Amino acid sequence: MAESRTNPLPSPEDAPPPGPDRRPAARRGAGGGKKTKRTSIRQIAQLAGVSVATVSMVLNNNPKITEATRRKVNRVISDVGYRPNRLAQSLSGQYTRVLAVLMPTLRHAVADPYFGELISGICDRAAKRGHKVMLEHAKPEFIKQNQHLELFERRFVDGVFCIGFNDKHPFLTDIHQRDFPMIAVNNVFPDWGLDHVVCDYRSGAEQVMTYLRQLGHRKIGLIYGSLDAYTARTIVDVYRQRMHDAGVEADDTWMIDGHFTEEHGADAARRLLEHHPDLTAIFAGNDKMALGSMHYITHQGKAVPGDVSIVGFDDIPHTAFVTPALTTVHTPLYELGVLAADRLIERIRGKARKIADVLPTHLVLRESTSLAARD
Amino acid sequence: MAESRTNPLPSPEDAPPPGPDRRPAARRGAGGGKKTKRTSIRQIAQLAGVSVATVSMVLNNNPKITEATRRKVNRVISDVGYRPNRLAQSLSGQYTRVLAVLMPTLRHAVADPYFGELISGICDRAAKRGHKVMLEHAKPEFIKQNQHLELFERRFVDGVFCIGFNDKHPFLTDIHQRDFPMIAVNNVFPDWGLDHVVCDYRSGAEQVMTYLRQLGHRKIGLIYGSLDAYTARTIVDVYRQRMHDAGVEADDTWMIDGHFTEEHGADAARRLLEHHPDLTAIFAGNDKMALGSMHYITHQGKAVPGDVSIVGFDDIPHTAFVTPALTTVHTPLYELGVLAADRLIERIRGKARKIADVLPTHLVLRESTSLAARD
DNA sequence: ACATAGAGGTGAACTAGTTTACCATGTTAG
DNA sequence: CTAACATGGTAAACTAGTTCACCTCTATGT
Repeated sequence: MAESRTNPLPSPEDAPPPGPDRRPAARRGAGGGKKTKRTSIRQIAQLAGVSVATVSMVLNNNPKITEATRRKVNRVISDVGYRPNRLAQSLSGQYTRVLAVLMPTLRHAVADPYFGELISGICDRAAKRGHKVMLEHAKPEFIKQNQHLELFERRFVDGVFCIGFNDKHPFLTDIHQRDFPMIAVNNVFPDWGLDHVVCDYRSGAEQVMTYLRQLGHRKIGLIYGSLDAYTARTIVDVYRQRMHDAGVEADDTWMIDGHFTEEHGADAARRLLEHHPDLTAIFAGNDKMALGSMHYITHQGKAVPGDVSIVGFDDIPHTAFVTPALTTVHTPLYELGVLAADRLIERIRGKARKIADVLPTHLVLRESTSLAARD
Repeated sequence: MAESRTNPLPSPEDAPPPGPDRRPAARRGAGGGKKTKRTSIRQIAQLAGVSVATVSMVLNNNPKITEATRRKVNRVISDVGYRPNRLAQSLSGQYTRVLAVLMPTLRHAVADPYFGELISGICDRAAKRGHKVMLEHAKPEFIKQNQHLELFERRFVDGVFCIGFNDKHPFLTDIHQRDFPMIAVNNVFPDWGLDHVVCDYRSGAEQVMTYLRQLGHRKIGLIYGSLDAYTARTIVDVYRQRMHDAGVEADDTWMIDGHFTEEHGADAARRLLEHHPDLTAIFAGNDKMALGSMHYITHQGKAVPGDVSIVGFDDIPHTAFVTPALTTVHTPLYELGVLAADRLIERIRGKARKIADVLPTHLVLRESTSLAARD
């Protein structure tokens, strides 16, 4: 492909073919033929015998227009089936009514129920409030070409949701510094002061640790997701504190990074049990890692929860249908998406207050936890 | 909210507040203040000492422009950090370079790995080819208000991907009849003649049935997803044919609708075993139903695959991490999304040939299947 | 030497809306 | 009875690009 261009402006396929311009003959745009012309506001004005401005005001429910005129114009509009061109509306107006969901490059990210639930909530609420939602993967080249800024500068969108990012993604501050509407969903960036909505990870983690202690567990391993994300660190903090309270100083051999995936979760479980064969419980920072570790442990011939109890985090839909069903912390991801959409739209409308909302979480008891066999 | 309006045209929030127009004071649009004005092509033209037309041609890599002029203009463009307004480009141009993914209203649909994989592939390839992707849920009111047609008529998008629909969704023909670019992804509509790309369900089902027969299974139950979808019917066809070949006339007690969900899959397994306690294998039309039935069966105290073998369909990511890991048919959903994006973009560019591509599937052997205990 | 073709660039018209400044009326207050 | 004001509507300017018809050179062919 023609990737050898240096001018970063037009998208890869904007370049016309070499030689004289030979776009499709059926060109209907500027100056071209008048055959397949769409109906425009000027036609409606003419047919209704009013000015273009009047039609526009009818379209926008401007109270300046009399009921009689309004009816007359609406008559014509529905007769010819006219629909205002959204591009023109956005061009002259202040808003595009399009929002973007920006997410990391993790291949198949949308396929992850975690992201999926968030996006579901975002889309549903945005649609209800008359907004469209675009999906963007923040691949390295996407950032390098400043496409995250172009989203605003070229007027693609009015605002962005950021999901799945952490402290290793400083480009988020580019957007924030330019004061473009942005909201971090289920991530917190205390150093950068980004607006955010988030689930209560602290409380969720506290509930897990309290519950495991109640079941008599003292030797609890932790599989965390990442130390670059504030929410993930929160879980580590709570874990370490509670282990300390229980008289166990949890060093690095008790806490292993599982990178949020099943594969690494399984591997983390292996390493955990290598160091601590007498472990009676594992707390994983998300469900996928919990499922991965459960898979490893049962394949080692150990019983869950008979030998090792396992607790996850997130409560993604299918955790109820594995065997044993997973005990986990329910995070209201769909509702969080809904809330994020509401907040971002408010922000775009100019309400400038700082956004930092927290949604409660709760422990869901299922089959993967039981009393500690012994201490 | 102001839901009492009868004019269906503007979206719910387009109505200005009652009383005289009082939009935000910082209005920067038409006729308003000139303070925060974005740089436009006219400024660039003036700074570079050329005409607006020339700048436009530089932007579009039109070969009519000399290298010298091109450099001069690009100089100015990068000096002032100019980015062409995409709305204006799309308005006067022929394309918006935006595509929509239309999917059914199933709450949390994006959270389903099946849809997620397809969307992942679509987004990645579309982005690579310079297109943006929007998500749309085809809720009943969405269709009733003809928003699926507005997508084109109001120039939101150049084309749509349809995923997860079936014969009960006749509105798809609205789009097709108007000749708007559309492609059905992993669904086939022989009666309506829609363009489509699809995985090879027939071959996948054949492989499953052959394999189960090789293991000695004769009493095989089927949990299908829906009889309204052609691909799902294909599985039923193959199943019935192969059962017939094996000497079993599979009536309705052998085939139960599992509605593509874990819950109904579990229930279907229950009913299947009620009618046929000596069943040795279950073939499910997707992985979620397979997982649901596996959950039910193990909770009944039966062993998988010891007592009952289970086979799924789709190979969604986490099927490898349940216990026992699921034997299933791999459908290349991500790759199908990629292909769909390529085909839809070609179609938009005017290549009018009929699209009906099939991607191969293959059986993935894991732990949920074994030799039939007895016949 | 002169017509012609082509290259490179330009002004104006076009895409389709929104908003403002202004202009007739009609109504009310003094 | 007239000045002041409110109402309803309009023309034109504005959003920011693309493209076409045309113009001016220069190079070439005869």
